[in-house]
Amino acid sequence: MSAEYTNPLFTVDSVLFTVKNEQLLVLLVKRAQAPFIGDWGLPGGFIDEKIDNNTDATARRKLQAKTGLSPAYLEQLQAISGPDRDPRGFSVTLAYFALVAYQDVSPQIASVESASWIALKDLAKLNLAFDHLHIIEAARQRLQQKTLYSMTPVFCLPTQFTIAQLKSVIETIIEKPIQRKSLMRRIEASDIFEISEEKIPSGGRMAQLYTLKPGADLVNFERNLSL
Amino acid sequence: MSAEYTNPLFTVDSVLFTVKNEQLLVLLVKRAQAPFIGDWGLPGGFIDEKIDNNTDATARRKLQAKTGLSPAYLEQLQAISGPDRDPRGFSVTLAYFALVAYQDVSPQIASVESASWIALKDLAKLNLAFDHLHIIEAARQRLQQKTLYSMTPVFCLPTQFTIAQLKSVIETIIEKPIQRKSLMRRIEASDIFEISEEKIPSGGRMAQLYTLKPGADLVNFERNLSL
DNA sequence: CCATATTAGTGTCTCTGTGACACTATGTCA
DNA sequence: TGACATAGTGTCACAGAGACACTAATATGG
Repeated sequence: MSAEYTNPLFTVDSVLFTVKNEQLLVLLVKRAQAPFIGDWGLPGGFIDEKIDNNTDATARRKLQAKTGLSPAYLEQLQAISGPDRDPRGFSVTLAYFALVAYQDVSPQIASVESASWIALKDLAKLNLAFDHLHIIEAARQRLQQKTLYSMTPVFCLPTQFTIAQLKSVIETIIEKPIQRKSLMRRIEASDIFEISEEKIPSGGRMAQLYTLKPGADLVNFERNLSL
Repeated sequence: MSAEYTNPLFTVDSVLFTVKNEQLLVLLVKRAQAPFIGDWGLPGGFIDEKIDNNTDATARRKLQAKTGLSPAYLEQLQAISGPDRDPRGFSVTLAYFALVAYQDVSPQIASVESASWIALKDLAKLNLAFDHLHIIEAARQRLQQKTLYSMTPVFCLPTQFTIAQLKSVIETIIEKPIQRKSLMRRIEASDIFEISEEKIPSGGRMAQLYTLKPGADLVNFERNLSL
């Protein structure tokens, strides 16, 4: 084997989800550069070796540029590669999947023309760059799976939240109603939540606010919620 | 932003596992080129854009070169990146995790000096190139997790196998005994196995041989085996 | 001030699948 | 033929999800 090799074009793209009004939203940006100028695409770009210590940092930096802050949750999804997915040549995209609370980033998003929350059900109407539609679908499936066996969806909520809010977010993600009781059992069993001092009005009895325990890691439950 | 960007060194490496004599083994190769000449490392290398249609093909090609065949199971594990992991500069490695039956590849391995099966418990004694030890550990954890909720370990067995063999492989991977009964229930429920014509002697009653149904996909169970 | 509606939270039964383990079945070997 | 070994089954206990009725607390309207 020779020392020569072809190094593919390498980019990092993120699928940033949030939930708002029982709708799963994804952050898209209007592309200002070729290829696919004018189309919607995932926020992302090239590694900046001077700034980024690794690809996670690249994903965070690119998301921060669009939303004003680092996402509450970020994990690697998948690398997608091929000779034809980018007209400039063989390319590899490392896709990330991330979550934020809508409230945390909405002002920044609203102030920027180039970025926008799009409901997942409206994606079909848009022209998406590259295979980004496919990547979003893969991210959504991963999010759904994780929701069945973990509390990942809390990262779509502000630091203080009620059980009803969490239930609603979960139901939006898996597109199925769940039992309030099952959720409470899991909250209890996971031991990663704290009962806040406050309660907030809800139309009926006051709702207890919860927060994530500082430094607590997500737990995986041994059983899935049923789909 | 300028059109300039730094494109990192990009490689594909695979963690190929098998199980033999109640031991989890990983395929390592002795590095013939810099960096880390003479150390053990994961089989892998650069994409060949003329041959490889994507990174999966790169992983398969590199594994075939060492084992003589494409692995029975292959999935993306994780990309690892950083400025210091490769002395040549900022690099990204896309790690794959793969499984084969020991019998299927052992003749080829035995005939090659540069590749060898190493028991996981013996890894600490070796000098491993790059952060390959860390990657192997991540792959092992993924394999363990998957074993708790799927039949992934069948890919460490030849096409025909007994329940006792599958049980042994699973126990080796998760390092805990499981109930024969639980395994049989899962085999039944998954509906991806076929009862073969044959039985083989086992020291006692003859053991039924099973095969994977052709074209059957792995199923994920809703509950984990308990660790 | 009380009745009613509304949402929060609990009690408890059913259901399903794992863990445990004894029991039956069928092979080998002395 | 009987002891032993491994294959495979029957069945009970246990844990956690689903279902759903019940209690608790707050708002609103007469």
